[in-house]
Amino acid sequence: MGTTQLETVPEPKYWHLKTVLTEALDSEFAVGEILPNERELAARFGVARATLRQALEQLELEGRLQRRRGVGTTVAPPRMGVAVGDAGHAWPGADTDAWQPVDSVEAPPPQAVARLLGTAAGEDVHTVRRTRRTHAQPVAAELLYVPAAGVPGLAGLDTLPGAARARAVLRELQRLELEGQDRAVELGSARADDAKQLDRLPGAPVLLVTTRYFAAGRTAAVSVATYRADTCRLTFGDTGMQLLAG
Amino acid sequence: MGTTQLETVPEPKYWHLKTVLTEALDSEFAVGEILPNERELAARFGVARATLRQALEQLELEGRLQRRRGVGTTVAPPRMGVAVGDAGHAWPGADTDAWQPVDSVEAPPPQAVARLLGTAAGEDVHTVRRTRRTHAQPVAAELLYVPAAGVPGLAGLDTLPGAARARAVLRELQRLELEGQDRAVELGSARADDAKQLDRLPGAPVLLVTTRYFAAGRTAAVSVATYRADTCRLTFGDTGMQLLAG
DNA sequence: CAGTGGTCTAGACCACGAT
DNA sequence: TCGTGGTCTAGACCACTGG
Repeated sequence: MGTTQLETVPEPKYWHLKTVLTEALDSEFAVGEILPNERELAARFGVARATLRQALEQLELEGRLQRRRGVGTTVAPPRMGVAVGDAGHAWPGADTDAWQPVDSVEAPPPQAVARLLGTAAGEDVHTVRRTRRTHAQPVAAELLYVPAAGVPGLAGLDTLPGAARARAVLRELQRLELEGQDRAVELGSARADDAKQLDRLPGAPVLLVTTRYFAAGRTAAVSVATYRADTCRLTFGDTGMQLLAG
Repeated sequence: MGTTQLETVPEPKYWHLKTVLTEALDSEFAVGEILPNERELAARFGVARATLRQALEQLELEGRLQRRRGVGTTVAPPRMGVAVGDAGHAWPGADTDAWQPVDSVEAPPPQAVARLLGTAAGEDVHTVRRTRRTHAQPVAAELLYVPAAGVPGLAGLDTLPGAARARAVLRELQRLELEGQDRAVELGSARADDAKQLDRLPGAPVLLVTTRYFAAGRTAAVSVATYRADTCRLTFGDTGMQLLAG
């Protein structure tokens, strides 16, 4: 009867919509171009706005679209490759890296971090906040936790302004000999403070990179970096690989 | 007047809901326990079901919940640490790794992969499908692309059954001397076929790990592995780190 | 101010798993 | 067959951005 897929399960509308939109993006739209608004698109495809939004959400998750309240939906450029292991076994704060210290406080870390550091619950550690920008866009927000015990010469910094304190902590860190590090990457959603720094709404999908730095036979620091999942592709590599560059 | 947060923006309901549920999960529920169903929960919190679902979605994204149609919503165990760079510069298919070959075909790869391999568009490459399980759960599905030019002795395999072909390709690969590799990690959504292997719905959030293998001065193979983002934490490391183990 | 995306509602029906 | 989560609708109002 010429039918090919009759008995098969009905594909959800939003899924089919996503496919159609993907093809349209590939062929008919240029990077940065503004799509018609959601109500218009929904009407055009004959679906409810919520259904259309489900498709747009996925496309944004995949880095194909960028939506901004009050502005509109634009076609996103290909994801940026962001080197995560770039200097290979280097302390954070090296001259080569793209991080910028914001401020620093002394406070007890989250429970999970304390466990990694091996510090007692409630024990204060130096907490440095940094942000990372690439191509003038914020790509990551980081909290770097450094137990006071691991870095001498960090007492009496309380009087320094935040950014200066942050730089001081990083400077002290780099005095130690780095013995090794390891990393983990997982999916998360942006906390309110990180979201603000990343120029996204709270709850936006992010890639959480947790790094442990080893020195003097112990965990000298732990970093939790929050990367925008929509715009970033994290690269690890022996060589300076540029996956999908262009 | 004793008010602390009066002028601030009203927090979205689903966000507040997520916070409340997170605390409840931490204190009142055990791993594997079944939550009340969505209609019940929505009623209990006095919100529409869609709003409740928005909160549940985020919690599932963060790996705190697991939802299965026809069954219910359960409290998820902590994410599994899955070693991604574990054997450090080893070909895929080494005895130590947890991958299991499924089948193999000879076909043109996606455009993006062809670009990485440096093959002409439309040119056939060996495509090996593998899956990875940890603790009896499927955690990843992989497509490994190997240009015929890079691995001699792979002609005339067409008659072999799929799994045998897959093993043959892997065996040939390991004959070459591996000169290096690099990786990229990004967020994606599961294609229909991967979703089936991962026991998830299409569109489920996944971590896409793209690996290039270098040998004989060229890219000898490219692997695109699709990890379940809800249950996996990808680990990279010098040491056999077990972030947040337990 | 007008127009955008973000949130929320109160329903309905469907696909799936267990019984 | 029943109960679950998954999809979908047709509205409403809100928060933000820009002119």
